[in-house]
Amino acid sequence: MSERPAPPISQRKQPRQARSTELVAVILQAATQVLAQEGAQRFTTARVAEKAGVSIGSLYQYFPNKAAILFRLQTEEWRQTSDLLAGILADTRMAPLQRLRHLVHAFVRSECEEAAMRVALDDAAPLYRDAPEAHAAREAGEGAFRLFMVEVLPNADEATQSLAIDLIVSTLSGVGKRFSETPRTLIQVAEYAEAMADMFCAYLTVLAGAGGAPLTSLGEV
Amino acid sequence: MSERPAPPISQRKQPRQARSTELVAVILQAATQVLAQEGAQRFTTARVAEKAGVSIGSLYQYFPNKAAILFRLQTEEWRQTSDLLAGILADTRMAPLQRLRHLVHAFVRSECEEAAMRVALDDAAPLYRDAPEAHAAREAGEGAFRLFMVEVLPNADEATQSLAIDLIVSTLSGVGKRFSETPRTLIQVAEYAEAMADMFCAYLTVLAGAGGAPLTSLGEV
Amino acid sequence: MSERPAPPISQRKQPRQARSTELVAVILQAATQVLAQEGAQRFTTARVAEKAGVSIGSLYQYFPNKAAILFRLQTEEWRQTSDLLAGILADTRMAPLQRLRHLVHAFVRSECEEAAMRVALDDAAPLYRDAPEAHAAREAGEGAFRLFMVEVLPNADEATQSLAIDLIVSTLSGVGKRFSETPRTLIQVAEYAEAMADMFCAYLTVLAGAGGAPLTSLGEV
Amino acid sequence: MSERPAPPISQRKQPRQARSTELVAVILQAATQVLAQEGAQRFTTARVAEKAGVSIGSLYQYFPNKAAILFRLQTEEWRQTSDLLAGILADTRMAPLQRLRHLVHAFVRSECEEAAMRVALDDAAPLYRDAPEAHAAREAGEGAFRLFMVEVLPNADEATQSLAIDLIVSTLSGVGKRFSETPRTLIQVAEYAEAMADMFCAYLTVLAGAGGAPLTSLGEV
DNA sequence: TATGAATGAGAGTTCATTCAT
DNA sequence: CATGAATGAACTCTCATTCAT
Repeated sequence: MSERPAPPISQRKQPRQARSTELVAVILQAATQVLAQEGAQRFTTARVAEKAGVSIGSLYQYFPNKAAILFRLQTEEWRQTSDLLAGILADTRMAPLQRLRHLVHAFVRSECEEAAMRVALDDAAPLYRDAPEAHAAREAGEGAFRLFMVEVLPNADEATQSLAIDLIVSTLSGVGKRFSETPRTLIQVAEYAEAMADMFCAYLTVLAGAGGAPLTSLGEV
Repeated sequence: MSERPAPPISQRKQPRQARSTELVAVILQAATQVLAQEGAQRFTTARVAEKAGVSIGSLYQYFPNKAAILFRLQTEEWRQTSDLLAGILADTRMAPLQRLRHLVHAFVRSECEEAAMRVALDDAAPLYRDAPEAHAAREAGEGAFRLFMVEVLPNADEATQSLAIDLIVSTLSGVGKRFSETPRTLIQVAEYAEAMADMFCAYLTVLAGAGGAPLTSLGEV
Repeated sequence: MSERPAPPISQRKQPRQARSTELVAVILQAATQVLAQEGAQRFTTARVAEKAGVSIGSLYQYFPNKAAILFRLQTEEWRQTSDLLAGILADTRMAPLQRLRHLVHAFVRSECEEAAMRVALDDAAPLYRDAPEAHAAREAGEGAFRLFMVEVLPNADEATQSLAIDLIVSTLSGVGKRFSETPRTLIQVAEYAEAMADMFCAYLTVLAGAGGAPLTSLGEV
Repeated sequence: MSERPAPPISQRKQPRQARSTELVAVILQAATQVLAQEGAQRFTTARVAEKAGVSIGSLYQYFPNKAAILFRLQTEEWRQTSDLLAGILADTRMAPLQRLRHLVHAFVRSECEEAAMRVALDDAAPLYRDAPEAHAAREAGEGAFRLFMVEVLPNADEATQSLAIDLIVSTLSGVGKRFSETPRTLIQVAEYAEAMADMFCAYLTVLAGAGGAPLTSLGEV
C-alpha cells in the first residue's frame, strides 16, 4: 500500500444533547441502508444525508468525513458480533467445545443475515481500516476469547493461546465473509458451520492433548 | 449489494504480433506497480498507461476497461498460486498431510511476499469479482485439491470432500489475506503457517477417522 | 437504431430559492448561446458551464445530464411556439382558414428567427427525443389544434381530424425546419408561408366539402 | 451554426480497378448495416471497417473521412428515391395527379422500410450536409418534378412551379421522416400517404385553377 | 497497396468537502 | 446550529486519423 495519510476518523463532537444522539443514530441508520442497497461504490455522503433526511452540512457536523461513518458502522458491527460471541462463550452450562460449536453456528448465521451490508462494508474497508482506532476495535473483539482459551487450553502458554485465538477469529471472519458472499440456504449454512466447528474442535483437541490436558470429548452437538 | 451490471472483462483483442504481446506484458507490469505503490484507490487507467509509457488509447486497445486489467492481474495471481499448490500436492514422495503442511507454509509465505499488491488487488475485487469469468478462475484453483482429498479421505463421500476442500481453500485465502495485511517477520510467518497446518491436519485426521480410514500420523514436520 | 436506454431527463432538483431559479436561467441562457454559436457537435456541458460562469458541478446539480439541458431548451421552444399558435387559432375574430394562414406565416417567421439555434437543437434531437417526457411535450403541442379542427371540419370523424392535425403539424415543423436551414429574406419567408397556407387551406376545404359542411371561402388573405 | 469548415467529402480516388469498386461497395454495405444497427451515435469508422472485413487503413484509402462515407450513403439514398419517383412521374399512362398520389404512397412506403437506417442517416446529417456536394445532390432530386409540374401547371410561371416543387418535396421528405420515426402498420402507412396525397392534390388543383388551366379531376384513386 | 497499432485530446459525469447565509 | 449551493479535480472511456511496417 502507499502513503495513505490515515484520515482522522474519531467523532467530531460528543453529542451531549438528546437531539444530537438521535441525529447520529438516524445518520448511521441511513448509512446502513445506503450501504446495503447501493453498495460500497455508490456509498456517498450525499446519498446518506438524503436518506437520513438531513443536510450534508449537518452530517459533517457529526462525522469529520466519509470514512468516519463507515468506521462507526464497522465498530457497531464488531460490537454486536462480540457481544453475541462473548455471550455464548460465557455460558458455562455447556461444555467448552460445544460452546465453540454453538458460536460458529451463530456467527455464520449472523454473517449470512444482512450479507449485502457486510459485503459492502468490507468492500469499503480500504477507506477506514488504516485508521489507528480500527486496530483497537478489532482487538477488543478478540478479548472474549481470552478466558475461553484459558479454559480450553489451561496448560498451553500464552503464545499458543494467542495464536489459536488469532487463527480461529481470522478463520471465522475471513471464511464467514467469503461464504456469505453468495446466497445460501439455511441447510447450507448449518452444514458449513458444522464443518468449520469440526475443524476448530479437532484443532483445539489436538492442542489440548499436546499441551497435556486431555479433553474428554470433541464436543459433538 | 445492488445490481451491478457485470462489465465485459475478457480481452479485447488477441495480440497476434510479438509487439502486441509485449505491450500487454508492459501494461500488466505497470499495473502491478501502480497497484502495489499507489493502492487500489489510486489505481487509474491513466496512471497505468503513464507508468507503462503507453498512451491510454493503446491501453484500451488491449483491455476493454479497468476491471479487465485487474482481472488479468488476479488471474495471473491465481494461476501462479494454483501451480505452486498443485505442484506440492502432487509430490507423492511426502505423506499426504506432510504435503498439506508444506503447502500451507508455501502459501502463507507467498501471500506475504508482494503483500501490498495482493492487498490492493483484494481491495479492488468489487470491480471484477462479479464477472462470470472470475468464478471460473476461482473454481479452477480448487481443482488441484480434488485428487488430494480422494487420497486423504478415500472413504468419505463427495459432499464431505467438497466441503473440506472449500473450507480449507477459503481458510487459506481468507486467513492468509488477513495475516498478510500487516508486515510479518519470517518467524511469525512460519509460526502462523504451522498453526494453520496443525488445524487442517487435525481436522482431516478426525474426518478420516470418522470416514473409516485411519491415518497413521498427523504429519508433523 | 439500436436500444438506447433512454436517459432520465427530468430536472434534478426543484430550485426553491430565487438564487437557484436564476442559476437555472443563466445555464439555459448559456446553453442557448453555445448551441447557436457552436452547433450541436460542440455543445458540451463544460462549454455551457463556462459560458454560464458556473462550475460544472453546479450545472450538474440542476440538470442530471446533457440531454436534460437540451430537452429543457426544446421544451421551452415548444411551449413558446404552442402559445404563439394557440393564441392565433383561438382568435375567433378571424375566419378559421384565415387564422390558419396567419398561423403559418407566424410559424415560418418564428422558425427563421434564431434559425441557428433551432437547427442545432434539431441536430441534437437524438440525445433527448427518446425520453418519455419528450413525447408528452410533443403531444401537448398538438392540443391547440383540436378545437380548431372541430370548428373547421365539424362533420368529419375524429380519425380524419387527427390525421389532418398530424399532417399539418408535421408539415409545419418538418418543412419549416428544412426551410429555415438556409438563410432567407423576409420576402422569401412570406412567399413560402403563403404557399404552405395555400396548401393547407386547399386541403381542408376539400376535406370539409367531402365531410359535408361546405366552406364559403378559401380564406384568402 | 458556427464556422464548421465544411470537410472535403469527395472520393479520394476513382477506383479504376474492379477490386477497388468492389471494396467501396463492401464498405458502403457495411456502413449501411452499422448505421441501421448501431445508430448514428455509434457509427464509427472502426466499426464500419470491422464489419466490412477491411482494415481501417484501406477504408481511408477510398474515403477521406467519416463524413464522406455518410455522404455517399445519403447520395445513394437520394438517387434510389429519385429513380423511384422519376419513374412514377414519367408514367404517362396515369393521369398526373394519380401519378402524384401513387408517388406519395410509394415514397412513404419506402421511407418506412429501412426506417432505422434512414433515421440514423438523418441524425448524422450535421456531419455531411454542409459540404457543397450535398446541395447539388439534393437539387438533382428535384429535377424529376420539373417536367411534371409543367404538365400539371402549364400556365403557372416558373416561380410558382418552383415553389410548389420545393414545398411538395420538402413536405414529402420532412413529413415522411417524422412519420417513419415510429413503427407503423401497412394500414397506417396507406392512410397517411392517402391524406398527404389528398393535400397535394387539393393544392395543385387550386393552383391550376388560379393559374387558369382547370383540372378535370382531383385524381382520386 | 494494405495493414492495424498508436495516438491523445476531449467527452460526460461524480463526489467529498466547504462556507456564506 | 443548520443548510445546501458551489466547487473543480479526477475519473473512465471513445474515436478520427496517421504512418511505420
